[in-house]
Amino acid sequence: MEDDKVFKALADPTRRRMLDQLCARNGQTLGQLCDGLDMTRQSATQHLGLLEAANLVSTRRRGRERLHFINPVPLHDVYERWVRKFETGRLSLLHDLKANLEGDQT
Amino acid sequence: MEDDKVFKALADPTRRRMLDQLCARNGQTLGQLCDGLDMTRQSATQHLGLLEAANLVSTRRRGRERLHFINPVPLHDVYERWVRKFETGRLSLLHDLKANLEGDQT
DNA sequence: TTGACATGCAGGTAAATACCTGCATATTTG
DNA sequence: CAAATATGCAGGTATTTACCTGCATGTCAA
Repeated sequence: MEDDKVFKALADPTRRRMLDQLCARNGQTLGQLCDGLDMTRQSATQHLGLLEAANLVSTRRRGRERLHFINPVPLHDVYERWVRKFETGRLSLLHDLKANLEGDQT
Repeated sequence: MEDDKVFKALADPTRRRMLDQLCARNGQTLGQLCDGLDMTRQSATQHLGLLEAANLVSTRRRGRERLHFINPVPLHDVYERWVRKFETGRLSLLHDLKANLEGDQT
């Protein structure tokens, strides 16, 4: 998995709103996602392309429509690789901080 | 908390490496963080400024040095607000997908 | 086929940003 | 104080990117 694409895809508030919309109702078309986003269809297409490149969204054609589905796997991977890593290190980090502060009492 | 700053701070691989370095050893100075990053000190300062603005890193002065400490809280908040949200929605998402695929057998 | 609809695709612009050089400031040490 | 060290700060440039307009393609219904 490419962490970088996932993080960069999540870096834009518009794309996070798109994921929100798909979370509320999965399988929406491009036009449905555009309504309520206050931007042109072309711009939304570009954002969806980044989300798809990051594997956060997958698509499927139904006739002349393009349906979009959210994929929670990369988000979970981000959690596994990043959040939990810092969580487990949290206690030791606080310990380091405390030690450093105490060591400063010169 | 400002989600946007956290996501944008995490969007750059250099900043993620910086967090990695701080996770390996907390409380490093600017110069220490620069060694092994293959960039100028000024550039690293800029990255650390973004990490600090996102509250992912806090700093403290010790004489002429500036010590950097990682803060795992915003990462955990990101998990709470984003990852778990999609995790809990995962089953229903799969259900929607299945229903949509089945509904397509026209 | 024709008209309406949904999307694909090719650029073009303005803003954000990642990187740098150069110089100023503050701290330690002799 | 003077030299060395650690950092702060002011720009300058090239790349990325978020947004747009305009037009082409593909699909459905009459």
